[in-house]
Amino acid sequence: MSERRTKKANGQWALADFKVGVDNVIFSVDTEQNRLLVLLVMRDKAPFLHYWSLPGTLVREGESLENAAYRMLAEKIRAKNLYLEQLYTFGGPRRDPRESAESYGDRYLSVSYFALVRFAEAELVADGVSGIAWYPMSQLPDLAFDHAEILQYGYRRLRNKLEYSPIAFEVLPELFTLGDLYQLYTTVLGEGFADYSNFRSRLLKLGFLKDTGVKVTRGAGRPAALYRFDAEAFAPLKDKPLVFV
Amino acid sequence: MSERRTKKANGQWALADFKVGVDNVIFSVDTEQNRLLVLLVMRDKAPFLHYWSLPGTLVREGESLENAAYRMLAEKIRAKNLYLEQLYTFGGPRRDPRESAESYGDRYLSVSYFALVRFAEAELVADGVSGIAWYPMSQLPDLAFDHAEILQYGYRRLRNKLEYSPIAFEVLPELFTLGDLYQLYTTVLGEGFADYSNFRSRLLKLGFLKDTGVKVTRGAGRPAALYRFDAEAFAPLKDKPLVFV
DNA sequence: GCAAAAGTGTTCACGCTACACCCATGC
DNA sequence: GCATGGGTGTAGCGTGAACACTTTTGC
Repeated sequence: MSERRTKKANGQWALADFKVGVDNVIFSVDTEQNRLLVLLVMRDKAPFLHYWSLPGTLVREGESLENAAYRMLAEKIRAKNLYLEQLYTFGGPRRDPRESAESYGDRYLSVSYFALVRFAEAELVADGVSGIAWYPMSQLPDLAFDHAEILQYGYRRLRNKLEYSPIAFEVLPELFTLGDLYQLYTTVLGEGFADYSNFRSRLLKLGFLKDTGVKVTRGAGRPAALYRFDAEAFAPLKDKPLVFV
Repeated sequence: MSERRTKKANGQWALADFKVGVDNVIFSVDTEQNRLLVLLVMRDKAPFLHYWSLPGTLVREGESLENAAYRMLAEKIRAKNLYLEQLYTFGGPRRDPRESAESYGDRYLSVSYFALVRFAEAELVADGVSGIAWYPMSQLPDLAFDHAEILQYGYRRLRNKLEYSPIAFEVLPELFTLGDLYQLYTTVLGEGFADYSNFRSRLLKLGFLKDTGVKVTRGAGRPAALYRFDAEAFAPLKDKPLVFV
């Protein structure tokens, strides 16, 4: 692992100059088809021309990292509800081919963010030029840069957070059945946890799911009650160790 | 929250130019005195001259973020054992006074790292010029920049990780008594969990603490057995959901 | 002997798992 | 009626909390 380093004439080490990019891992869930989705955009310039990539942008003068992430989101989707948190910072040299190995020009550092949006409420902004699409996690294309790694990191975070945070309600529609909720957990986490009936009683006992009284029937079977996540009732449980499993 | 932004002549937004710093939150535990310690260094240049700060450095050409963190660690302490992970990236504008508000020169972004070292094995490198010291978390001085915030973030991470990761053994000496381990948990987490006897049996049942047979007596009381963390025995439990509590 | 710390064991209550069973709808 | 999914209940096992008790040392 020998890295070339330059020392300036005055004996100081040369500092790297950076451009900072923000790359967003934006998840959503299609409740109808029970698929976990990521938002990808088609690149319309080099490098990685015509590759799919995570939607990202470079940070502008006077702009905070988080604001850059929000700006990018607003450019791609018009969503009412939105959850955003910082994921990880990828900053090794040579992760972007624009850093020519010879010249030691600017390095490109990526601060990744993790976002959740509601599928039904998220309207993709077709800017005409480049492609933009929800991709199911089960059928991902090759991604530009190190975006595959970033995406895997985000996916891990999603699975972890599902177990102890109420982030499920950021991707579910406003009103949902307990079946929807259970499906979401199984599609993201796999089958390795409590059965529906136990899952159901655990969640209800926690007390932050409010039955709206409305019933909805989908195909065969008994109609299901629609629930709503009650943020006030959840508040006291914040940062208590919860288990949704 | 109105941020000034400049648009270049060609209609493109001006991108911010960054220097990237790495700031380390380095924890250790003094088992004798039962104190949680952070490593701080005294700044010897402006801005924040003579303020204590987290040890940090700017990333050099061709250097990865993680390597910058390791380099900085090596400059300050000579430690055998060492745990390091990325913490969070702080990058708002105006977090560093060197970014003059007028000129839109370089911005300073901080990628923070979280490190654990063993107190007894960590020899501080006195570089003579600036101060360097272990500070107990209970008596922190004012810190430079936004380092107080970074430190709090690291402290939260430490407490979280203690509950479900074997990081305690990164700060404890190689050989320790179950009393030492219990003390560590209480000094970091407070008193709100299982009593010694339950803690003890839970940890032993997990099976990765090996009794060395050696007894050690400290003051009054029955001599305690010295244990060692057995990494091989722990390996299968990796990424299983564990509770040390 | 007595205090202090290490180490063991027992009891009890609660929570999770697994499963059986009832309910309401479409066809 | 029967299949399908929603919803309720219960018996049993495991585990963690509380606490009593024993062991081995210093003084």
